[in-house]
Amino acid sequence: MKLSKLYTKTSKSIPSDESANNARLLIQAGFIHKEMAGVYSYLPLGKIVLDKISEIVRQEMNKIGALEVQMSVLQPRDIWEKTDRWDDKKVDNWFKTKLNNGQDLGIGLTHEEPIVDSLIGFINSYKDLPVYVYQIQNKFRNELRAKSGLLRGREFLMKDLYSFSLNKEDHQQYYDEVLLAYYKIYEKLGIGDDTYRTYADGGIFSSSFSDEFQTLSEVGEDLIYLDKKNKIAINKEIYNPENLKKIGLKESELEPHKAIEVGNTFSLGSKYTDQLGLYYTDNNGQKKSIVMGCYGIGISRLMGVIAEKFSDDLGLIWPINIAPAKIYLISVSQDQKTQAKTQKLYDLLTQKCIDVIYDDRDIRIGEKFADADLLGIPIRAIISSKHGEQEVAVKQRTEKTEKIIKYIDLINLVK
RNA sequence: CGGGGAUUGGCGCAGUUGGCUAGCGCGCCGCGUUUGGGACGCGGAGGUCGGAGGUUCGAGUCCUCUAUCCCCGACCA
Repeated sequence: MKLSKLYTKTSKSIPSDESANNARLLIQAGFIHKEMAGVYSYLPLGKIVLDKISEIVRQEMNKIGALEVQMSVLQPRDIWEKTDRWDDKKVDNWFKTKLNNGQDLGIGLTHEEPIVDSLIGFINSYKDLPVYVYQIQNKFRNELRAKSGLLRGREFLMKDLYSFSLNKEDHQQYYDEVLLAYYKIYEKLGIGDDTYRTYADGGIFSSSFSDEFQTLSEVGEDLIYLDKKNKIAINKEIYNPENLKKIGLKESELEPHKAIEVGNTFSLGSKYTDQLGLYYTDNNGQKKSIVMGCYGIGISRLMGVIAEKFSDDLGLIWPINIAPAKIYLISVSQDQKTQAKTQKLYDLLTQKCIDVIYDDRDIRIGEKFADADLLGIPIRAIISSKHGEQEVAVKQRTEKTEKIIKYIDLINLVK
């Protein structure tokens, strides 16, 4: 990408209507645009980051045999009445609207009901199971109070996976696979060291616990008690002696931390499948219940969490896997020879499929340095007439000093 | 939904006890000098002060209502 073609601009001042660090930085750097409280648009750079996070999640979902779908955002009322989740008294953060003929519609806040409903007709026999489906889609929740920038919005991008298994044992086996996939995802996103599996309330349909993945952060809404040695935590919501014993945590080993929920996994039993009439026939011809699980990851929230955690006084610091580009390329001088050399390196990197931002704007170098830092690009590469052929000055975003290296070493650095 | 704070050019802000053509910085446009850490000089454009109503000779400044944003709390599949 050439910066002269990018319409967004960075700002020297931070927005006054945001106090959350993630929103301030992302707006200042031109990644997102605030439409209203809790609702943000993703501008070119922000869209790239969002897509990269999505892609990491998508790959891990595909690896555990899940199939991607895209369900509708508009939802008919009747399927939600079957599970008694239409009434505002039962679920109070629905956005609802009507067709011109008066028919009620819901605007999707989660998709258990429609997913189950869509499987009716496809799942009849034990031979049809298991089924694992997921989607990455905007969710809409009418929160009483949006807050903390991308961390709690009314419209947000979420990955939701649903599993359908023959029985509890099969379900549990898949559930554990999902947990492993989640660990891998957070590792790839660069927050693996700070993200912990956390026991939480199992919800009304389960006697056991659910699992959350909580990333340590001072701006987190949740309080967790963390056993750092064993990398297990328990949410304050269910923190009591009985549960500690059940899980096998010792009070003396636990320390309280603020954290942000970046994922959750629920065992749903057969509540939804039964209520919506999704069953299978076993090999004895008997009608059986299907055991369901649901598993969420907030993609846009993750972007906020990462922006929040990885920054300094100069700006954002993206982990290399999700940075809008790996390299920020600058020509130090405006003379034709140096510019031609820079263009050649840009072409070379592009050929090698390395994401690179070429700051070809006709501005002073100081501004380019400042923007390279603010945008949080992991590697800054400078072409100067001082250096030899095939040589480039490279500095990592997290380091202070620059090194002169060969093109080939630059390529190896980001491969 | 309760409490607190805010709203003045694109962005960040100032605006005395009501008083003349509403200021400043950044950004933007033009000309020139600059060019390895957000340069500088000169000259420009751009706001009717969130909205509605009221008090007054006169309102950005006072009153009432209202909208929106932020924070704390409550809530949160």
